[in-house]
Amino acid sequence: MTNDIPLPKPGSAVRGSQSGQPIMVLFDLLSRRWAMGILWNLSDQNRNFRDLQARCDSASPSVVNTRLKELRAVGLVERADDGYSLTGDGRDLFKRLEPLGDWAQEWIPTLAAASRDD
Amino acid sequence: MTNDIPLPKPGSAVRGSQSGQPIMVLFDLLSRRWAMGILWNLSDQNRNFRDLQARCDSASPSVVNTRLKELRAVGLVERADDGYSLTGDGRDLFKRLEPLGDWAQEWIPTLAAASRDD
DNA sequence: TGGCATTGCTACTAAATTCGTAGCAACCTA
DNA sequence: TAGGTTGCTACGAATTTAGTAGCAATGCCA
Repeated sequence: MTNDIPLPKPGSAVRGSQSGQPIMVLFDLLSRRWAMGILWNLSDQNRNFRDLQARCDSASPSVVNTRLKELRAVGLVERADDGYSLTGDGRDLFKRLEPLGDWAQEWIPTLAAASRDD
Repeated sequence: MTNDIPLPKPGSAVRGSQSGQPIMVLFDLLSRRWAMGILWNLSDQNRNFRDLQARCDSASPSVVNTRLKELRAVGLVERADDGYSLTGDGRDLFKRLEPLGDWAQEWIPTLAAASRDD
């Protein structure tokens, strides 16, 4: 075996789920800053670095770049002539992420209402 | 002012999506360390603090506690006689998260295979 | 009543990640 | 050839996480 790292952990360090449960490995990857935001923003069209950065709340270029490297390393994102794009797997994953968008739209209002009476 | 924070941001600081897009607010909250792992582990049954901690790769108690406070603050988790449990909203969110589990199970193997030939 | 184990959580330092900003090399484009 | 754009590296400061120790409260049992 040439490679037996705890999978994701592209950037190594602090993180790295030991449980071995696939979902935890995925959570580990997706919970890195802007990982989901990048996938989300690439879902409707390819985007170049600066565009992506702007759409991710002007995240610092180092984070965007690191995340792009990781997402490419695990085959969810790839380079395209016009910037970056989701791979087949990336689109597949996005489909499972998409429902969160609808839910968030219903949830945020209730959250806002609730936090008004603390 | 009693409360005008950019919603989630329960612990404030570094994070806090400005875009205002609900999905980004949700991603912001969920991408905090172990947030999704906690929701996931509470989905099948209530669990006490130490059990939860153990299931989250023995995450440090400070992180687990901080996350629990945040998740309770936004009404996704609540205390129960036998530990912590998901609220109605929490279960609702979990339903949208669940598909990721199936996807992860199919994806991890391909990831492992791909990383063998670096 | 006196251990003793379990549980929830606080404290604190070190390590890692993220932020924010500056800036450069490679490409257009006029 | 003088901008303007784009992709990305550098780097110090600010935050978050990790790891570990430990304490107060509660439950159980002899």
